[in-house]
Amino acid sequence: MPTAELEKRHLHREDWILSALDVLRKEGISGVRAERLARLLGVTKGSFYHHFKDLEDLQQALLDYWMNRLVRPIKDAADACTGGPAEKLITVMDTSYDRKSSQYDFAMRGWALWDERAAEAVARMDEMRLAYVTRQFEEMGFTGLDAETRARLFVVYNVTETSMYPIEDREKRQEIMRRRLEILTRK
Amino acid sequence: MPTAELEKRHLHREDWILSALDVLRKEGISGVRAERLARLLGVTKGSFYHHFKDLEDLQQALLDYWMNRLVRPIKDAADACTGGPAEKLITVMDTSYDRKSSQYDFAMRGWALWDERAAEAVARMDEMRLAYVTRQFEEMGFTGLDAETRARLFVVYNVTETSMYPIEDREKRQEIMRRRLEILTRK
DNA sequence: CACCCTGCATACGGTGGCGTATGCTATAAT
DNA sequence: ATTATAGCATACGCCACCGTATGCAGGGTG
Repeated sequence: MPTAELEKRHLHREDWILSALDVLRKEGISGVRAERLARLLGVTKGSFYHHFKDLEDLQQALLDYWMNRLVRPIKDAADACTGGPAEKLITVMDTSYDRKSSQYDFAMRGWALWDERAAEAVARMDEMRLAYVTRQFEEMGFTGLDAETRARLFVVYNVTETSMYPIEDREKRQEIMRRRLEILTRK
Repeated sequence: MPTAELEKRHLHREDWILSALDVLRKEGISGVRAERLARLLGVTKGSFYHHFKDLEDLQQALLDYWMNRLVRPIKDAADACTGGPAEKLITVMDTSYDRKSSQYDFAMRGWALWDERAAEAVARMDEMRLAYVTRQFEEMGFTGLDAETRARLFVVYNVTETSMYPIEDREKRQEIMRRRLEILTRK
């Protein structure tokens, strides 16, 4: 087997999930179909139905992967940060952008428009993010509705940033990021 | 014809567009199909192809309607407002919410993930909104990147508000709205 | 070496949507 | 009254996709 290193011999569930996530990010959930993914992976759909019971099975796997492997790690990375609340929020902004987090978010929200399971997953992640960010603002001395309002502004921006206003220039992006936090933490 | 007042005798292009917009808002563009809309309107698709050349024809009509009848009027309403920049921004927030503006926005963005024409329409509206809001902040004394950053935060929130954090309680919503503007206009 | 299980191919019937062609009907115009 | 037109129905061929059934090759294990 001379090409053993070059060509992937076998696919596993995760290969399908990753491929599906990419399609989801670029085209929305309507592009995530069994035969479509099979074409992209260079196999036939017989393989798909070997790894997944049906489309719903894949979709649930997508939601789980998004929640546990894409959204939660952002919070975990912030928690692992040794600095104070401001540094944690900067970490959130940084990791969100790098992971194209908002592109997944938009696709998930579009999906959640008509799918109950997706809507619940999105709602859970939104709650988690809002609660976490609100806590950071509270630790900075803001209270009640004031902290919550600042947190909303912060979260909403991260969730939409890449999709709405993708800023190529890294310098300008960092500059805007710092100003953003500065504006939101002004007493 | 005794039921002349009760049952709609004939449909026109706009009836189809309005129905399509409703489906778009609730389910995304993937639900906007000829036969689907025909069922909703109680006719067959023969009617659809009488009013529209094809699906692309309807989609372009949707984009035009969204831009000219749903997005621009928000800016126009703000411009018609007699107050200063702050009052104009409050008007923007109010009308955005009432018109479920962000629900259309999310659907459009999901569509724009894979459709060039939708992407261009969304980009044009985003540019318009950002430029308009930035100008209001500039009139309030903010300059350059500072005004732009505040404008971004403002616009992003309005675009996602209804979909991400729909607040039923009108009192709390108004309260958050005022706080939001207050935070964003703090020197 | 025989066996089994994994990964995938092939083939099938069914559904739903697209766009076209054609025909019917009621109203409006002349 | 005749004709035209707007609005809609019906029927057709085509394609993409779903989910199932079944077969087959090859590496791993006994």
